[in-house]
Amino acid sequence: MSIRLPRGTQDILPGDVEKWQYIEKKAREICGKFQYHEIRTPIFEQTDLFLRSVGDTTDIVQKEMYTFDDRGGRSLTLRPEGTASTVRSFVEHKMFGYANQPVKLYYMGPMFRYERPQAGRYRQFVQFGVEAIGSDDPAIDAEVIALAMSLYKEMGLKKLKLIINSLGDKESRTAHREALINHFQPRIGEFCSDCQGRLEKNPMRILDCKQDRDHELMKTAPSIIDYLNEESKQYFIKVQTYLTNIGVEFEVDPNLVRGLDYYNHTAFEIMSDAEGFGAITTLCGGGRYNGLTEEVGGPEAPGIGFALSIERLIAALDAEKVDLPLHKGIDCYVVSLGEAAKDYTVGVLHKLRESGFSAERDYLDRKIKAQFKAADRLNAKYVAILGEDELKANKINLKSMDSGEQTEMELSSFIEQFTALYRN
RNA sequence: GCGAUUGUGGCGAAGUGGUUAACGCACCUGAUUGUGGUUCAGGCAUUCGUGGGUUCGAUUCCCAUCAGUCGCCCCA
Repeated sequence: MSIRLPRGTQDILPGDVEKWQYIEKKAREICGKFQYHEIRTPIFEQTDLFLRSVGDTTDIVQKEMYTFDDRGGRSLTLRPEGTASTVRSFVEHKMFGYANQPVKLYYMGPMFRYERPQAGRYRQFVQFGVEAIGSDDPAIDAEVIALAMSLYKEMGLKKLKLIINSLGDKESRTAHREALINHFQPRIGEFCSDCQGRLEKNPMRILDCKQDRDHELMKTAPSIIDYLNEESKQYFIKVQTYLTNIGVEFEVDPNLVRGLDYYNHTAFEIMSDAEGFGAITTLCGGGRYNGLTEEVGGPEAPGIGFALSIERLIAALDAEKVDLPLHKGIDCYVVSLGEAAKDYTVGVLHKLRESGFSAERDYLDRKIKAQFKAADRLNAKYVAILGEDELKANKINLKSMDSGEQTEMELSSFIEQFTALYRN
């Protein structure tokens, strides 16, 4: 059999790629308004970067990374996410010294995770992400969240749910973690094997286990909210206040946990409520990561960001049946009959294009009927027809495909006449 | 990583242990020797994901493998 694309990857073909281009353009526009600037980092990094930032106990690091040795024996990893690289670059290029703080960056590009593919889950997928590094003002948390919501809204999505939580600072987290372990430890045997494994590794995750959700200990489990120290609590309240001020609706879910180690304080997810979405409800995830720059070897610089998958955004658009305003159709299709006319129209076609119009012609020597069919399929606004008769008379016929009306024009001034007509 | 399910032309989709593998859409040709979106007629799979086995014979049965989908896990 012939070679097929690697598992969990996809080719994005003409017809679909326009959606991608539209989304990418919109994302850039919104970043412009919010004043985030693009950063492009390598697709692979030293493996250590992810071990230190994402966390070596996380699933991503333990079983999902594409890690390999290059010919020089260096351990490299295809990036599984974008924050680590961005923060690395921030530190490496000493952006903490930039005049404008916080440094506000965005990226868009492929990420790689070795996972079992499913709808909305790929081994290579494209993330658009935003990072604001250098401020721990809760207003920037609200800004980052608002940016994500703006993008979705601008796209035309309506069935969205924003969920936020606070993971607290280190002190709060440690206290909560201990409380959780103490709470579940005595009766952990009654929980599923996954939860038993989570107890030491990441007890917070037990809280969103679907299997054990009805266990009585779940209802009585200590909530992170109760373990936030005063500072964390005030911070979280501020974030909520700002979100409310700018009119972003949200829901607080004390069980929201994130899978990467570097998160603290604000954590959020945006989900789709649209039907037919199955297991992939999360469109976007993010949160605050104070302390990450130090982890990567830089000075203190608190940050917050999010990442969203374009694949899932498109899936959500499909689920809500949103029609993107993609301009389809071409301005003019050039039909020719006979060799002499064809020779001439090759030039006409090119002049149309040089004058700024999208234009196409037939290259298979098809009959006039077939050429019109092609014009129709391409959604041509106009068809220019040049046959032997017209050529002899120095004329060319222009037909409007909407009205069916046909007008005869001077061949020598066709482009000018077409332009004038088109502008009307 | 575990479990379930599916795999037939460009797409959607029937079907059977045995001479030519339905049908629909799309496409091509013609009716209409120079005008599209309608209609009618005709054409279009040496072949049923791949490899192996059972059999006189397999697209149909068995095994393996690959891939898609769904659930778990996890995440974007």
